[in-house]
Amino acid sequence: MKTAEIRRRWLEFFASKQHTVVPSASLISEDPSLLFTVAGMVPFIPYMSGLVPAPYPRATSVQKCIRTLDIEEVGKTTRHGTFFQMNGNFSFGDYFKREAISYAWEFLTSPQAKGGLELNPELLWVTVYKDDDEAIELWREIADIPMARIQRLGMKDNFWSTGQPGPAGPCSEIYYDRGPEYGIEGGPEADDNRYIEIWNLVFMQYERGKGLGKDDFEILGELPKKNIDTGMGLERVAFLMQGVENLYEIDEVRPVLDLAAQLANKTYGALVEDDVRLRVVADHIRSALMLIGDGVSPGNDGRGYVLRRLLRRSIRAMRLMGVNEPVIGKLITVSKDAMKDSYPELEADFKRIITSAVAEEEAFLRTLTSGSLVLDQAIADVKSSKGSILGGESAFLLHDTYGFPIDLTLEIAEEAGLSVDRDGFTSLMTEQRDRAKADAREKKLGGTDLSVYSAFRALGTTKFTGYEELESDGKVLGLVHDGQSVKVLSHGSVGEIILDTTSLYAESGGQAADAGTIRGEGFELEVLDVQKPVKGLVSHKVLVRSGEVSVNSKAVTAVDEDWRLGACQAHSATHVLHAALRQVLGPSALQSGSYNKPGYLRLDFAWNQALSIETKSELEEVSNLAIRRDLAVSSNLMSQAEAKEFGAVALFGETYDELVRVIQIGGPWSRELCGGTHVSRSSQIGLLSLGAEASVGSGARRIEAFVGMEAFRSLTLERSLVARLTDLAKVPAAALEEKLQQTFEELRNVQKRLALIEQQALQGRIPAWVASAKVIGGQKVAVADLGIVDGADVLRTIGAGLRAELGEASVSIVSALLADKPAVLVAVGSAAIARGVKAGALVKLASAVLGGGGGGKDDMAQGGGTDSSKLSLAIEAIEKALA
RNA sequence: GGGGACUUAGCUCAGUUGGUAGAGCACCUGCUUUGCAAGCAGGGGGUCAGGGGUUCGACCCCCCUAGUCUCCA
Repeated sequence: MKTAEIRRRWLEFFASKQHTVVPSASLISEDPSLLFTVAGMVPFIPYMSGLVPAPYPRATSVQKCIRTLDIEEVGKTTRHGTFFQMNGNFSFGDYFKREAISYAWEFLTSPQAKGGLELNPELLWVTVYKDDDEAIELWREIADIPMARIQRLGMKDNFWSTGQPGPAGPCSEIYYDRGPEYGIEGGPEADDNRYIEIWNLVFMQYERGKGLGKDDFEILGELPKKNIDTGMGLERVAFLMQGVENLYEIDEVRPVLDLAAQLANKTYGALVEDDVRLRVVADHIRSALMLIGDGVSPGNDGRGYVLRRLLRRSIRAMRLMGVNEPVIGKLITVSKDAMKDSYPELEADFKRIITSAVAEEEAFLRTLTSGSLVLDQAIADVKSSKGSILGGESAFLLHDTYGFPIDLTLEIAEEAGLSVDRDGFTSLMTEQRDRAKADAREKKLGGTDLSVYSAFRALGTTKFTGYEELESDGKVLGLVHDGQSVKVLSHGSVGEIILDTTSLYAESGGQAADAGTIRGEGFELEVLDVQKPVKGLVSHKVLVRSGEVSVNSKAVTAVDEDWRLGACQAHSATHVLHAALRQVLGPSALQSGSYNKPGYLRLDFAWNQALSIETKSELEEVSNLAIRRDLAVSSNLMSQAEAKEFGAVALFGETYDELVRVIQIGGPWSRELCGGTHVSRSSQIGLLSLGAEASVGSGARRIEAFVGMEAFRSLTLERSLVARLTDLAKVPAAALEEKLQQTFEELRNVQKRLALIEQQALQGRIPAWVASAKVIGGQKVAVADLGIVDGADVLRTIGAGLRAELGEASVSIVSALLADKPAVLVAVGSAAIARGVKAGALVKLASAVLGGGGGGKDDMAQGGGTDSSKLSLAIEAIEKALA
């Protein structure tokens, strides 16, 4: 049975049991502390914890997941995959243990003709938590499983909790027996390779207290509303049902493995090492495909780095099998074809996906090329010093700084007859890891504790009224001072206030927080910042201007009207500019982030080269035309699916609720998902003028713009600048550029000529200096004082000129003033050098007198100091030394 | 978020006790050659990423900023 078919049956089965079918959430987790969605229940956590009321009593999903913790194990075992799909059914205070067990059993064992999987019940085993007699009873009653195939396991295996206070409960896991050829008898307890876990049922029935880790805590009592959370590994069931050995050989993965084998000219199954490499490629390529599909691009931190590693590890594995040509394009195409049944959006978006993946491969091939040069040099160095071991530092440097993978280093060094100090490498690696971890720990401790906000959030969400009105009545739900919940904030103090209703916009979606005030009986607060520390809860940072505010008081939030108008202008202008970018550059110029506040906006977008002046003008023209056309701006709430069909642009890396707000400017002219505040007609934006444009990393650029009056001011500023320049240059504005160019060129020519003339003038004085040369200690000594010069190289040419005239038995002393500092240069002929006269030593003597230092070579040296009045004393010191 | 490396002529890169910025390719001029490929001679081209500091003096040492590459979390 195909994987997509198992998936389809799953959703249909639970839909028939009144479950709401929820589409898979993005791999990009909503929780900023999690890089990815790592389990099927992640999108349902708020409903499980009771923070948010569940919109449906029961739900089912097939969730895309990424886990990279065991990335090194991929390919070596049957079960480690970085991407997998988790089938789940969930109950939020609705059904419990009996139904969960009953549904699971029915789905697994009922005939395929009736929509089940028709697994042989004789091969199914279950484990339960050791004290959960209820579960055992139910398994006996519903499934009639003999006690011999039910095992009791402890806290570690069969008790679920998050590791923190909150819901917890026992689990029951279902295993499939692959048969004696895969391991020993004795059930899952004895051998988890022969007995494969396929489904975990979690019965959330307790409230757990504080305590450390997963098995040392206190149970506080029963939950008022009990939940069911289950997870069935789709890949595991698929490989069992498809009669293959592991998840790399299922229909959604195998084609990639086969193509990789073909490209490398290898036979799968022939050599263990190559098999591992082939599986790595098959797994990583699929994960990369799904990640890029969800909007991740390769980068050097966070999610982007994980994606980069997946792609680079694939390329490295291919290299180790002897393939040096680009392969990613072919592999990812095959992977897409294998996955598109379940994820049709991959096909629609494939051009973007393959472009991104192939670009990363090209970048890595460049890295490998430059790394090879460094490695070759390191190997040559070891060999020339008759060594046989490449040091751990070299291997680490290659890996850390040049991105050259360690196993390629190992292989190339081996080919060159060298071994590599692996222990040295590993310990440097550990050091770097510890450094990063220590830092992360410090950040976590220093970071804010969100529990105080979570407590308020449990009471409900903050109602935002700011789309409709600027002033709203509310009630003070809580006050926070120094991270602690307090009852009162007094005059002059700064703290946070949480209300049931607010008209003040919290910073989000790139829009800055509103400015305004909060007033009530006997107090007035100035709003400094507005944030959403946890989803759904707005916290206002305020300064108490007068009086004191206490919990439960009534309060009126008031947005500063001018500020809000500016914010609306800037935010709508951001949409206009985004639309203009995509119109001028093409639809791939997608916004990747933005920031806007009254008068100013900044937009990051996907593009890989600088914008020309012409392009920028075109952008301004398209934007300002749209503003001038007075387009209507509207906002509509709709489901994500509707919005998508509607063609609204969603931003990658953002997560949205199921109900989304779509902002349109001029109907289809611009359609974006957005929670911000906007003007009602485009003409209210007034004017948009572009500012700086720059790179913010590979494939990403940032453009700034001014909006409304600020745009006008930025333009007048430029106009007055041009006016002043034309005034200075005495030409009309149109001729300014040419005039400047001309002037610069003339200036350069004149400077050159001047230098030449000065030098000639000085050179003309050489005969006089030569004539006045004295003979001291057997060599001719000439002294030349150049006066004020503007570069040290003049001294050099004169010194060299004098020496040429005086012959080899000579010492030439040149002095000058560089600005106000005395400088002295000594040039010595070769015959004098032979007699032991050293320019460096003479200069040191002189410059010591001048209060400085100096040095150089035997034939020419220069130095200087700070006291120009001692210049003649310094020269005398040299003459004395020569005598 | 924390590290490492890099940034020098149009391009690819050299440049150590801090003391005269170079090579190859490309470009320009002349010569040579039936032509092509090239050869010979000469020449132009540099705020040494930007800013600050130390120093008599900084491509070089120190600090800051930016860009590029890279590893780790």
